[in-house]
Amino acid sequence: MQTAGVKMRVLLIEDDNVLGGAVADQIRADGHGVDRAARLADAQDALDAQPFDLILLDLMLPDGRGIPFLKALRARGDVTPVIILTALDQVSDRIAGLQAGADDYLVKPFDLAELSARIGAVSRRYAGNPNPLVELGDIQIDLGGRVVTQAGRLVALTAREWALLEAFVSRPTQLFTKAQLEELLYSFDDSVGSNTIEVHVSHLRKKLGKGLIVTERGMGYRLGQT
Amino acid sequence: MQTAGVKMRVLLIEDDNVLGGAVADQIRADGHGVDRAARLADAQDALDAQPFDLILLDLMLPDGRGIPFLKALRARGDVTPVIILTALDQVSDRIAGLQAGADDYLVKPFDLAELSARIGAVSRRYAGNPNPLVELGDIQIDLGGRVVTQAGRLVALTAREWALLEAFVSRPTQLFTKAQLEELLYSFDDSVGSNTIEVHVSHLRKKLGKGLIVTERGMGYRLGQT
DNA sequence: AAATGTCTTCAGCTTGCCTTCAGGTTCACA
DNA sequence: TGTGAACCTGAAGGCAAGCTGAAGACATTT
Repeated sequence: MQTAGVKMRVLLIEDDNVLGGAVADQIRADGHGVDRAARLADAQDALDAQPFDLILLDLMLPDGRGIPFLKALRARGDVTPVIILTALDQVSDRIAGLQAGADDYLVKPFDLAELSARIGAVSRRYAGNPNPLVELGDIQIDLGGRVVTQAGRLVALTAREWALLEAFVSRPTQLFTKAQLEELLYSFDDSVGSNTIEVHVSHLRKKLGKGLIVTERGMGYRLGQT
Repeated sequence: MQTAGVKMRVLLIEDDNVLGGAVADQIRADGHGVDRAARLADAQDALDAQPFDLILLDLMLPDGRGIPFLKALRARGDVTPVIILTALDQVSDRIAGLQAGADDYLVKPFDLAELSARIGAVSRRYAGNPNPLVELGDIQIDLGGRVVTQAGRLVALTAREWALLEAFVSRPTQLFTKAQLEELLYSFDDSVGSNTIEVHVSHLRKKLGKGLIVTERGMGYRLGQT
């Protein structure tokens, strides 16, 4: 059924030469391009040098574990799809990976055909999603790069403010209750009292204009129309 | 990083009552809504009746296997994310599922925490996809996002108005007595006098048109046809 | 250790939604 | 067609929800 079949640039982060070679061959056979990195430092260099469409990340590497790497990647605002490769067949590790922002995982030893299927799924899923740059009136928001400019001037946002703005912008019409926003800012179990959300909304409005976020009394907030 | 928490409507297609119940409970505990179907025919009915944000599909069902069902779904252009549940721990089956258009799979027996993580991943991944809309004449209602538009124009509803509209729309044929509606707006024991419901219905009609809600004298209200 | 900057809490103020009430209108049935 | 009951709807006060300035807690940097 599915047409699929977009050529992608894949970054393979894997230190085992035998496995890595086999995987790289398979990906090339599927018609994609591959770069290999054996260490996280190399991987970082590769990512700095050029963007990739997919990252295959081994969790056990000589210079550090993969999950912090992934977390840092996501914290930087990078949304490149990541598939984790792991020998750890433990539920908790896989969950940690997914929660750190991975899109999928494969437990070693995995079948090469399965790898192809997974890559194909990611390719289909992300087909036609270029780098998002949102404009709202005179405000420009680069979701990938985490940059906000207003009338050409760069506006500095704090972490919380950014998280809020990102939520609103990525679902431009949706209404968010305060509870939803709290859940979003505070990775669960950090129960937060008081009116934090209100305060951050207030700050955002101060920086980017009153109209940016509309409050609907008794329900929540939503992105303003412009 | 982000643990986004958007409430989703999940369709669980699973004929095992024990497993199904546990899964449904877990999903509800995560703050999502669940509908269950034990057979593919029921599942089809549910899908025809209302859109879902995620489908959990057991591959072994009394009235047919899941993969053809999934293929048919995709052939119809439905892009609702699907996670396959399967007892078949065979690579070929998982690949077949992914190639039929599934987004992920879980092999039974699976950990409920892992289920949550997977659902969370899907929720995150698809954040930004528009929610399915209910249409009534020229009115569009996004139940998940709490958005109402009429002829493309966004209509602002207050909390009470939205609660009413939501009730009517989610049960399009049912007749609601005023007592039922009061109970629905005022989490019990907040006994309310007077004609509050009438007033809010009036406001709704003013905003969205006379025909939206039909009153059946002496009985209650119901959603208008169209 | 001081400085800087962010996040949270608190408190007083502002705002607008909800309810109530009252008078008008419609409907069912005689 | 007349009558009563049910329903509609405009207006207004009260009160809870939301806004925002300020200050303390905490982490990070110089």
